[in-house]
Amino acid sequence: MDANHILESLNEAQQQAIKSDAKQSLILAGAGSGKTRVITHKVAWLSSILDINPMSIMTVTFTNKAAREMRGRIEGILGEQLQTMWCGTFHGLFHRMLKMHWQEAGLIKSFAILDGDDQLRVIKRVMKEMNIDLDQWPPSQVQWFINKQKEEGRRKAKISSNNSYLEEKMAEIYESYQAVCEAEGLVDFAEILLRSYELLNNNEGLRDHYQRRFEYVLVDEFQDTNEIQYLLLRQIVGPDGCIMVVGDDDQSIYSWRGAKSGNIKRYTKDFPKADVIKLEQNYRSTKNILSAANSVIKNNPSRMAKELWSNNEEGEMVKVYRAFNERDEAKFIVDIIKDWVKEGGCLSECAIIYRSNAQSRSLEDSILRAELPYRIYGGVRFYERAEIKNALAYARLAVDRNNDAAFERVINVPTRGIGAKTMDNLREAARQADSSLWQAAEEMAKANSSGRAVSSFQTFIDLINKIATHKDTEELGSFFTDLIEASELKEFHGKEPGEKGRSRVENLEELITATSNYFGIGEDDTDERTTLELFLDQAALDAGETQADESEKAIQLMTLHSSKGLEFPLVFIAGCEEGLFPHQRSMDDAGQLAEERRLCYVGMTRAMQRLYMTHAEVRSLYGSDSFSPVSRFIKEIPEELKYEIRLAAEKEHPDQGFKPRIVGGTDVADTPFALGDRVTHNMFGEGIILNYEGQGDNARVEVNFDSGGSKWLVVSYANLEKV
DNA sequence: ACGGGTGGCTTTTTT
DNA sequence: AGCCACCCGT
Repeated sequence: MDANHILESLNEAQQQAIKSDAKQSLILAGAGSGKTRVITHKVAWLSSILDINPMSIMTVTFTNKAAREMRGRIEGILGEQLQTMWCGTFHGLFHRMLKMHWQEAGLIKSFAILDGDDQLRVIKRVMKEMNIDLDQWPPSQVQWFINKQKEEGRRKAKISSNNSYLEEKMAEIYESYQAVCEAEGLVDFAEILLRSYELLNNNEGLRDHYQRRFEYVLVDEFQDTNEIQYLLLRQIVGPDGCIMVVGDDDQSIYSWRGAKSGNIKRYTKDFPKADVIKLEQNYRSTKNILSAANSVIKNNPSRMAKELWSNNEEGEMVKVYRAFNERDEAKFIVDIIKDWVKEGGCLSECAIIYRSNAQSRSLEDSILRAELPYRIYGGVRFYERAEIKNALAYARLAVDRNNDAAFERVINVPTRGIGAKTMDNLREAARQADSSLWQAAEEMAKANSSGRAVSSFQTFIDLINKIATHKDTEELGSFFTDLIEASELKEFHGKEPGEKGRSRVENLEELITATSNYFGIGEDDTDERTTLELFLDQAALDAGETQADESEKAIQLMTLHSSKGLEFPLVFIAGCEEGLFPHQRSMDDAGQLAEERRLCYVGMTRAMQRLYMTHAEVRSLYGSDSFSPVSRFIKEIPEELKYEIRLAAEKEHPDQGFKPRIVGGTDVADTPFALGDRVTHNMFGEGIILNYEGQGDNARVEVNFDSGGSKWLVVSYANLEKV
């Protein structure tokens, strides 16, 4: 492949980024400026022009979805399969490294990965053993603390000496938790990275090896890296290695979970010779949408200078709708979407984006009423579902009887008459014997041959042994069919009440389908894992999608956070009210407020053609009504870039009745009426048009009648007459 | 072991 | 208003 072929579809700045022979570069890439293209084309350049083997290139992303997409696009450009290329998430890549160097890393060969849920269970268990009051020390907070420490690269010993009592206690739990993980071969997500860092840090030979091995490292979404990820990158690259990072400080929305967008500035300090290239041309949105987004984000202090521009058409103004309440807001959105479809648009081109998940309910109600299909991003993903995790725990036990986390999970699922008491005894026995729960259960079953608990343990042991007979098969589908059958999980979950039970059974069936189609591919030829082991590791690192059917034509609902990286022709940002967005809990801290503003910037820049921002005067929240003023972010958009759809009815306060302030003159499309017109109705009498929706035969107007109260009327039925 | 009642909480989420 | 976790009674 020649250079022109790689460069031809790229703009000047993008080409510069790719041709740059600087060892290190920083690409500041605004929303929709083609950053993924820069990475994929850079890989093509390195491989085709500079003759670097793709196996010597590492590309790092944050999500599995992004990693898959990246790999696919690189394969597309290079025209070859790159299954063993180091293209993945931080966790995926470094898990791979730990698997290869488990000994040097001080792990057992079959170490198990704990996801957040598993981790919390272990923490609770540890705390109970330490006799710590779970009410006084919420386990979720402890979990947060532990992960924070690990993400900052701290082992217990490094926690500073002048700690508060709270921190002392937390540190104590951290230490015990870690001891349990070491003993049981458990590795949580943060541990994957910390352990890898320590592995490279303590092992000069290995460090040298990998620094030579990876001739070039490329990092996507660099503004989302946390401390340990940054340190890890520095280890793998070395002081003078080749690395290109791509990021956008304006899209940093994960600082609350440890991401440090400051790593961008830090990078330019650590690599003073780095090329800095800005990608400011946006290919996604209209000029008006971009200007509006720019006018919001420019209110943030200390940004890296960067302003998006576009060659796209001017486009429509940002539309602002002031709704009465959340139901009105939802109805408005659905009506606009119906119009969009009527004009030939597709449902999947429409996205409704909101700040918090609770907002989806009223939107769903409205969409359901309109009988339109929709899809919600987020929520519990496939491999995180309880029934799936139960099935996987059986499989994990089949692979490794000493996996205590899996043992704890399913020893009494389905119910086997093994209660808390019995488990306490078992744990104590295991601790005494310094053995796993499995071994302790075996001992117990062997020693006293009578008693209910004992026979229950024996039943369980026999069950796992039976399941395990096929653990080396490559036919995972039939393995899981047998497993689900033998464990009676379907019967157990099926009797959960209502819809829930049915969907759990469906998910278990879906698991069989998913595993039937699974062909494990080892990382390389030294990979000795069985198909089942590969699958279990993958399931731990990639929880999958929320729903199986991804491609359906449906309205897309999601939070602002999960909208990052996506784009839609028609976007609604709902709930633009002070207290909701920006969120109450972020309003009195300048730093947090700036993050909310970035969130707004991210949301606005998702829109390609049309952007609506809606807010409600009244919203029922936590069971009571709240009245919130319009979001400051809407106010930050200059008048000439926005268009208030409901200029007409301006209420001072909902309790004080209507005080219409008519701006007037706006025509109700394809009808004889305009806002502010006085009209008569043969039943309600005379009134004034406050507001309208739709157009022509579908137009509805809101009329505030002199007789009191206002009504929404369909123009083509109401027989209104101008006064 | 299970189910019903109660009290407390309520931003965002990946790996 | 809902959801979840926990507690207590059966």
